Amino acid sequence: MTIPRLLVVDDDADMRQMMTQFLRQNGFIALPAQSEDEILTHLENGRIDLILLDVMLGNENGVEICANLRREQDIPIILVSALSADHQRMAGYEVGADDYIAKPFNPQLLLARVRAVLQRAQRTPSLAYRRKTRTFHFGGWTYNAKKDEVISPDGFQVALSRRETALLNVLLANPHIPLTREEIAAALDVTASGDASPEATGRAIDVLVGRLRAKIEKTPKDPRMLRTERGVGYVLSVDVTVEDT
Amino acid sequence: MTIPRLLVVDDDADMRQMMTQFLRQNGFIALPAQSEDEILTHLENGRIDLILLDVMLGNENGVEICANLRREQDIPIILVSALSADHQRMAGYEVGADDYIAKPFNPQLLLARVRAVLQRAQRTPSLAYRRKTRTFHFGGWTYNAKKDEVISPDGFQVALSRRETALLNVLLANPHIPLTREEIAAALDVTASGDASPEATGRAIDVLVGRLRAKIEKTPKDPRMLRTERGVGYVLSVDVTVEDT
DNA sequence: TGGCAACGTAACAGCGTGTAACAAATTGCG
DNA sequence: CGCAATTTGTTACACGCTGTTACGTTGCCA
Repeated sequence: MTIPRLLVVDDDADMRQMMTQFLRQNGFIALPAQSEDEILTHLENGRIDLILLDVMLGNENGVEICANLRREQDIPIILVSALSADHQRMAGYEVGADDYIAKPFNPQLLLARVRAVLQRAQRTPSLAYRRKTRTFHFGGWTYNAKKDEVISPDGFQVALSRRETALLNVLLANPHIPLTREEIAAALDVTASGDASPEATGRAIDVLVGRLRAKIEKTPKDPRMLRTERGVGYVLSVDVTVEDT
Repeated sequence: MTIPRLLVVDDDADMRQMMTQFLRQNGFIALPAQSEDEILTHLENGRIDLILLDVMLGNENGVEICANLRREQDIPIILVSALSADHQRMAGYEVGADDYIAKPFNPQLLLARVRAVLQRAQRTPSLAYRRKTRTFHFGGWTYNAKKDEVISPDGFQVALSRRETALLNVLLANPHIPLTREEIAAALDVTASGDASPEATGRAIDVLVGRLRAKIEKTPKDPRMLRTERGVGYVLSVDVTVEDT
């Protein structure tokens, strides 16, 4: 994944500078902002992965801004506040903040929260099937079953081989159900010759899974969709929606 | 608890004397020190519950000393400094100080901070479950059940293995209740195949507990949360709160 | 205090998985 | 049909997790 782009929103210039500087030192891209307008401008001008939003913004109210943003888009938000009272915290969660951190905070804790929220945000996406176009949409990807090709979130196109396509179809037919290597192999060979010997010698399925992961997972090393069920087999762990439109 | 033993570290003799005297008048045992060597000597010679550490120690650097100490032991530290700038405070927290106080300080404020830190350090950690984020917070740690990972108070992240996660879940389901090795093993194998032989030969649970302790206890040698009940088994001794938010 | 049982844990071995590198099979195209 | 490019399967090695063993330490009781 590319470097996460964070938006640091605070009306106190010192705080803003300190936070952006600290986040940059730790490998993030941090952009400063101090009002709701500036937030919206940034959102229009480029990708933002996470917003760090101060609750007290002069005459504006961070909680309200948070609620507004949530109504529009689904960008993760961490609320930052000098008030650690519990009711404040609850109000934060209620408007849909992903986390809450009190000032003054431990910088390492901030980092941990930021990383946790970012990771949570990119986890298990849902799967949608559009009857109209006969396409699957999952994890930001679009899969055209007719043309055996896949289009990534940023529009990049990947061609799947025959075998990879077949595997993907088997998995798409059984979301959330762990399939053993034998089951997968059997399903794949339905089209092929009669019966495969029940004891497949090799690790063909493992390698095939690896190759499919390399193509459709953002982080193949830490797969979010095509997961391993140790001692069992593999699962496609996405939620399914069918758009009948 | 016995009388808390505090170590007052400052290179200015007046300051040192004033602080120790004041703390003694208020019921503490206060020991003076003025260098890193002296600190180490004191730590070897007897129990120290809290260190009040001046940031400016002539040619030594309090922040560095703090970081060093933290790497070795888990004694609470309050940094004292003439500089109140926020980034100083952040630097302090970054190296693991428990609190930060600026000179000149209100003596009553110092007392309050000292008491707060001491209490925080010795109190039985509590356990909270936040439905919203599906996370456990216990003993300063945050445990994300979904992702099998744990975030420590200072933001360090630890991944738990499958087995460790299972153990932690079993324990979290039975706080304050001592569980025998057999009970734990049984609970762990619910997911696994039919029945384990009732007499497990080995010490698998002991080793597993040890490994989990190494990850979630600040002082694995002297566990505060995952305790041994000699002759019985193990207990998770934390208080539970559920935030239903 | 000595002796013994319970406990902690380092070291090791077995297993399942990921994957790079190679070999075999298949496909596409002149 | 022949040949190159691509796809597919096989093998070998590395790595992380788990349970076992062995030995040192701790705590209890006579």
